[in-house]
Amino acid sequence: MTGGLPKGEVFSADCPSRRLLGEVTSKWGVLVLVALREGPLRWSELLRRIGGVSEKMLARTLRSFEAEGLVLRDARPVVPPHVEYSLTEAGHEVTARLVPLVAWAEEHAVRTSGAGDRAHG
Amino acid sequence: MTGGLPKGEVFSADCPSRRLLGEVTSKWGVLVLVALREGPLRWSELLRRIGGVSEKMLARTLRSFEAEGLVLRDARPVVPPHVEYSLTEAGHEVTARLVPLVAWAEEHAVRTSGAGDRAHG
DNA sequence: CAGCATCCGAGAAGATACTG
DNA sequence: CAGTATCTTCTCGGATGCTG
Repeated sequence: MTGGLPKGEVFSADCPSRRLLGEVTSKWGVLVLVALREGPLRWSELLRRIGGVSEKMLARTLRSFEAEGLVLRDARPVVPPHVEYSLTEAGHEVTARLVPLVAWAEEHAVRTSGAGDRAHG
Repeated sequence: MTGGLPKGEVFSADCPSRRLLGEVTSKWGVLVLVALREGPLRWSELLRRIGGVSEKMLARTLRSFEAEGLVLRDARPVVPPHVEYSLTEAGHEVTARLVPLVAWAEEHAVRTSGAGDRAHG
């Protein structure tokens, strides 16, 4: 029994879901998806918003998401280039599942970063 | 506005939530947590269940989760060693948020793996 | 402004052998 | 059974420079 998972095939080393899961849970992947969930953003906006990301990693992340069908790239041929990235429907689906996780991490980071976690209450 | 996140501090490069998030979304981290959510498992059971994991990575993952307070290690001093790992309450919290994500990945892996959604190279 | 190519170091990750 | 120790390989990811 896998108890909630469709089949529990992620536990197989060669299951394709492993790769997909790895991409959306990658260091910059989650942040890109979460950043885009409120609406389309431009390249430079993403770069500023996601603290610490390099151009290389942002580009790599966006391109793989684009190939995966999670992110849509809208490049307009104006003379200062204008490119916007947005979530596809699939992108919104996965991001919706990502947000509670990120929220949890933000809430619990304070506990684990300090020393004592005294449970009272 | 962060739209749903507590503060959206994950976007700051030095936010402690980054590290925590990185651990629970790590390649083997998600699988360990999800595997444990149905109940305690022994070392060897985890090793078999999680296809492709090495002893080293399983040990490392388990130990960091233990330090993080997500996993509980119960070692009984019997002569063939018997050690069980289980989720703490915090572990169950985060795993509950992880499962929908894994389920999504399993469902979508089939589409993205072989499907002909690739225009033409 | 929006990207890509290249080089390079650090750490992740794997295989295997060994131990209590 | 449940790990640890060690060695090697490989990927991630940062810095930089170039292009349209």
